[in-house]
Amino acid sequence: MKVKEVADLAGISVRTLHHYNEIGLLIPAETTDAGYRVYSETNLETLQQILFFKELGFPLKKIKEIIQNPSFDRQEALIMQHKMLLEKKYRLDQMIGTIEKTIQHSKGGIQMSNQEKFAGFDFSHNPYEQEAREKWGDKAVNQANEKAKNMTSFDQEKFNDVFRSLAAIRHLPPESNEAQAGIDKWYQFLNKLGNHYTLEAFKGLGQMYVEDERFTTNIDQFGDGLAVFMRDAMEIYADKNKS
Amino acid sequence: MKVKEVADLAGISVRTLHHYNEIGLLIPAETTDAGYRVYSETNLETLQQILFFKELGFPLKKIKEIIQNPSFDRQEALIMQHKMLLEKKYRLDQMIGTIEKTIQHSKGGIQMSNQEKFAGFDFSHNPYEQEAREKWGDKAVNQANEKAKNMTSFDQEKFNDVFRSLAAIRHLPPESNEAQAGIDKWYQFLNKLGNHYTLEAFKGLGQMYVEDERFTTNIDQFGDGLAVFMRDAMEIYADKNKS
DNA sequence: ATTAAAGTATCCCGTAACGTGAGAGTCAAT
DNA sequence: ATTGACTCTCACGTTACGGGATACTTTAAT
Repeated sequence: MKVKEVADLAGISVRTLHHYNEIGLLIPAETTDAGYRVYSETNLETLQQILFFKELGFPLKKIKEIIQNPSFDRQEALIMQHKMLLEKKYRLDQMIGTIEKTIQHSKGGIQMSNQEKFAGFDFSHNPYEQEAREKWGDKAVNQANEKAKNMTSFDQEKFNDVFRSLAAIRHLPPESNEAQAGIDKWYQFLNKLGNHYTLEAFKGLGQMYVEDERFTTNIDQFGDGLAVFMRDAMEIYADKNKS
Repeated sequence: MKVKEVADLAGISVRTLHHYNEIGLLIPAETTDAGYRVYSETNLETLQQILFFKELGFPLKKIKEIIQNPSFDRQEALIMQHKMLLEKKYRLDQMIGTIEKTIQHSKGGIQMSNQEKFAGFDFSHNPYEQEAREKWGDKAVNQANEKAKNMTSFDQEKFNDVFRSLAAIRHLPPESNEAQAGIDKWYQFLNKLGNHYTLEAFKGLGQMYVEDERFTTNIDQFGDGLAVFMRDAMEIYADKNKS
């Protein structure tokens, strides 16, 4: 399917699809020789997910993090979205009630408190927001933090060692033997901590080091550009050891 | 009530209220000696209106035009908003249906067409949107256009005359006798056309000449800055003749 | 085989509705 | 008299596209 077809189907503009392509949120499965974007069925499903999250008020950056996270569970997401949509419907019902009351009120029928006048607007007390935050929001970061907390001082030492030695070689090409050996240490270390990363997940983790600024800033404290270096080396590591 | 109180009540940020103040959308009834904003009950009702329109996707600029138009009918607005909110609820229900189907689908339960996958998203076919557009959207401009269409060629001539003579004196102070005489001709002309503007509405019309770019560009074709000059002169004219 | 119309591409500047400090003054309560 | 919660005004930053310019492709109709 070509852009306009998809745009019309989903009720969005062509420009929007261009934009999603630009920021790497939804990349068409194919492009013709002339450079035309061609979208697959899978693309459509992803787009559906994106639009659901958007309807629920998630910023595109966060949507990207969520759906591109290797551990993203579509089923889980759908159920959560279902709950949140119901919540939104509830708020909408409240607003409809509010406006009906207001109509009565302005006819002189009834009295309204100030709080009643704004029932349904207060977005901040969505009970599922917190749950959603726990599920996706800062999931990876929180996991990392918890792991860090539970590290023994011995592990902490080791952790810092690994990072420092990686920082020291961060200007070598990521496919070099030294780099790969350093990344191997990192992979072993993580798995010893009880994470049991698959190679695919390990690769995805590397991407997050760069795409999620909370990781990036933490990592780059060991040396400028370390996050990028690690991502590249981790990708090569994963691809190499797969075969 | 002070800003934070209002912000908390309505579920918006203090910055948002500052912003609405800046763009002249919601101006606090009072300000203390220290410059603190103080909001009245009337302010709260206006804010409620603003938030309703916002929820329905109206841009702030248009909201301002609507609620500050002298002919704005709050009752009418409330009823229309009620309809539109119901429409929105209907779309939301569709989306909830969509997501429930998707959950079934991804479990392998049922088949879904591409159109089904996006049911509820297509925003552009809201049946009330057109109605709303007619009611508020381009109301004033449309009225002006229709009036212009129905003008006889004699009237057209006269119309151009008035504007040209106003353009000629647009660099004089708006309170000058010449300016006021010109504006008087304009007021007489409009009322002869069958509009029967009150002085208050006439004043509001002048404001729209500047605030609504569709007017501004048309008017300024007769001479740069004419719209601003007319607004100022019309305000003075209205205030003067009221007493 | 042409040619007009419709679709698509990239580039790039513009906009709307705030977010987010910075720096400073204000107010009620301890 | 001081702290902590509020408030003010700049002023720059951001998000999610909108919209025009310009050029190439594809499709439908002559």
